[in-house]
Parts: sequence; C-alpha cells; structure tokens
Amino acid sequence: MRLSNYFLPTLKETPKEAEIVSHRLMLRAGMIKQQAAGSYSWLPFGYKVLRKVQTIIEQEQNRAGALELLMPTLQSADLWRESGRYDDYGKEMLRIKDRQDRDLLYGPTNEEMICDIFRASVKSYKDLPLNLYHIQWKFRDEIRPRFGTMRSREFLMKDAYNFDLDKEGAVASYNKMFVAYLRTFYRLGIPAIPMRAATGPIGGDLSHEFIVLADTGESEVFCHSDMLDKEIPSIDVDYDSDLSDIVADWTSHFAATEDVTSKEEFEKNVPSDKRILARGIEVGQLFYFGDKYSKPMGANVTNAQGKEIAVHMGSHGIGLTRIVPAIIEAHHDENGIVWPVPVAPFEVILINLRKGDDACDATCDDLYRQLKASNIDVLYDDRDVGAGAKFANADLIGIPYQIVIGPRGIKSGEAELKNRKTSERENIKISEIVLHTKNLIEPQRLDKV
RNA sequence: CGGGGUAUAGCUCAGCUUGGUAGAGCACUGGUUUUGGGAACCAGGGGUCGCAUGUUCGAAUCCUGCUGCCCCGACCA
Repeated sequence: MRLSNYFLPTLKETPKEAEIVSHRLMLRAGMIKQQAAGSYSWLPFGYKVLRKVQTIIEQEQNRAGALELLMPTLQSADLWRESGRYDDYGKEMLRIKDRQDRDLLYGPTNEEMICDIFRASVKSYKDLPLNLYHIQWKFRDEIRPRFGTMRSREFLMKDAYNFDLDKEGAVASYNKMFVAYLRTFYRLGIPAIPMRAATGPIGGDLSHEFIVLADTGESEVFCHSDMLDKEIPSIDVDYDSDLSDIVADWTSHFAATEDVTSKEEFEKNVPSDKRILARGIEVGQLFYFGDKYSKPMGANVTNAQGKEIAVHMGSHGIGLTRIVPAIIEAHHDENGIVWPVPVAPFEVILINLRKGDDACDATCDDLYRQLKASNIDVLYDDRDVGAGAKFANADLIGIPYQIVIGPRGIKSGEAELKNRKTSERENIKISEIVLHTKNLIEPQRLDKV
C-alpha cells in the first residue's frame, strides 16, 4: 500500500480524553475514532489489525474443532424470557421495540440463541460433541465505558458454545478451548495466564480467565511466577487426544483473580520469592455451566439408553476489540507502538527519504514491487514530507521493520534496515534487502509453530 | 447511579475573574527555499465560543436550565 493513497490520519498531539497508553496510541496512530461514549469507528489501519486478530482466533478455533457460524445482533425478547434472563439482566442490556411494538434487544451475549439453534436440529447423543462459535458485535450499556476500545459499550467478541452429553464430555470440550486459548494468545503476542475466576451472571462452576499482566489492568491478580515460563502447546497438538495433562500442568500453580481469592490465601500458598501481585487485563474467559440454559430452554438429546436429557454446555469468549489495546499495552515504547509481526497491520514500511529524486523513486518503486511479490505486507511511505516526519511517523505506527532509502545509501548501493523493537539499524545491499527481510519476518509469523 | 471536572478552529489550548466586534501553536491551501529524526519564510482559508433561556445598549465572559465528554467509586469481556 502506498501511503499517499492510504487513509492514515495520525495525530502529533494526544487528544485529551485518552488516559491510558493504548488508547492514546490508537488515536494517534489513526486506528480508531470515537463516535460516542464507548463507541468507536475502526479506521483502515486499526481495522487491519482487528482482522488479523480475528483470523488468528478463527484458525485456532477451527483447529480445535469448533465450527464458525453467525447469529444476528438483534434478538427477540421471547428467547430471553425462556431462560429468565430478560428480567434478570438489568439495565446493561439495551432494549428496543420494533414498529410492531415487539420487544427486541441488542445481544449482550448469545446463550439463548445458540440453544434455540441447537434444539431445533440436534436430537441424538450421536451428534455430540458439538462446538459452535461466532464472532459478532455485541452491546452492553456499561455505566461507565472507558479506556477506549478496552472497555467500550459496543464490542466485537468471539463466543464458542459447546454441547456435550455429560459433564465429563463438557470438561473435555472445555480443555480443548483451554489449549486453543493458550495457542491463540501466544500467536497474538500477549502471553495470557489462565487464572481461576468467578463465574458471574452467566453462572456455572468451572471457569478460567485469561489474563494479560499490565499496570493498566482493571483487576488485581495473584499468580505464581512459574506460570510465566510454561510451554505453549505446539501446532501439532492432537485435539482428539486427552488434553487433561496439559490443562492440569497449566493449572497446577496458584493463579487467581481478586474475585476468588485474597492476599492472605495467596501468601499462604506461594513462597514470597515466587509471588507476582499485579494488575491484569482479562482477554478471554472459559465457562462450564452445565444445563443452566439447556434445561429451561429444552435443549435436550436422547442418550444411548433412550432417555431424554438436557445437554451440558459451556461458553468461551474472547474480546477482540479489547485484545488490540491489550497488545499495545504489552508492546510499545516512548515513541509509539511496536507491533508483533503476527498482528502487525503491515510487516515492513518502505521509507523513501527523497521523494522526487529519480534514483530514490526508482529504487523504492522496484523494492515495493519485489516486497509485494515476496508476499510481504508492505506500506510504502512515498509522501513528499521531511525525513524527520517520516521517521517519527514510522515509529509511532509501529511497523516491525523499516527499510530506509535515501540518496546517501543509494550512492553505496545500500539500504538501512531498522528493527522497530530493538532500534538496531544495519546497512544491507539493496539487491539483498528483500530476501534478508523476508527471512527475518517469516519465522515471526508464528503460523507454523 | 453517587462525587468531581470540562465544553472556544481538525488537534492542544489562551481569552472569562473585571461584559465592548474571537486568539496562539500545530494541522490545512498557494508560493519560495530546504531535505538522514516531526524544517524556514511569505501569503491565505477555517469558529452560530456545546444548546436554550434570562440580565444588559452590548454576552465566549454574568444568571438559570439542559446536553455531550472526561476522571474517581460501584458495575463489567
């Protein structure tokens, strides 16, 4: 993409409403625009990241055997009356009437609707297990939205719903999601620690929150330091095998949020040199809740003995619009964002320092062609602005590698390659720069490990 | 929902106390000179001062009401 043809409204100054660093950087890098309290447009640069995040989540969900579908944002109130949640949910749920005066709601979650889909078609235990997921915009009318898209009212969320014959099967499904989440967050560049969690209004008795440690996190978390060094399951993990050993290993150390533990309990169970008391951002949550919804809504199957029973269910969320700021909280410095390669909106920025100079233009045009032909996602800064502005802008928007072409380098046949993360620069022959960069990037994409 | 702020140009803000024809920097447009870490100069464009009401000869400025946004708390993916 040529920057001169792109829409990237970056800001030199920080809008005053932005409190935390990810919110400031998302505004400054032209990723989002606030439309109302807790409501944001995703501009091209931000949306590109959101889509990469979505793709990684989909790949790992699919790998774990979950099937993607799509449900409406607007739901009939009648479904929610069946489960009893229409009255229980409170003012967080946005209620709407249509022209026939029918009660609708903008979905804050989809347990009822997925039960409705399930019960319409699935009647036999032979069709289990089943895991259906969707990625959809949801709305919760938060009393106080804040921190940009970290806590917005309208948000994009992945929710997977598993259906199993009994608790044992549901736990196996839960474990698949557990392993998929470990892999997903690893690939997204945000090592997330699974912690025991409260089950909240959705209910249930088995739940883990996946927490990214960050000073700006909304809750206090307690964690054994060995949790930080655990091995992520590889791409070869067999989801048809028994995953309980992996889950048991990952849940063997103390890790819990403030909702379900206390400082006293933490200190009793973890030696002082292993204690991590920090703040955390919740980026995903797993729930097992049995027949809480299947029973009142009649999501039943006939078992092998010919008896009709309510299925065991769980729901497993990941907040996509929260993950993007979480990534930035974990990957930035004083100059701007530092994208991990797998989610970077572009992998390389090609900087033409002297737009209008024939040699610079020709070299850059050629490199731009080569980079694209090599399947590298490249942004070409071909604008006619000062060198300083280009460097500052490149650092702000955080593209992992900068290839700098200027009159000085052209004379010696060299380009400068800057690593955004380490700030290291090296001079590389222009004839070799594309291959060299490709070799650096490919292993970091993490799509084969 | 309780408490506290704030609202003037696309962005950051001054002006308000003490009423008198709306300002700066950045950004934007045209031009000249520049060019390896957010360039300089010249010339321009852009604002019903959040909305409404009142006081006044006269309101960005004072009164009253309303709304948006932000922060703290409770709540939450």
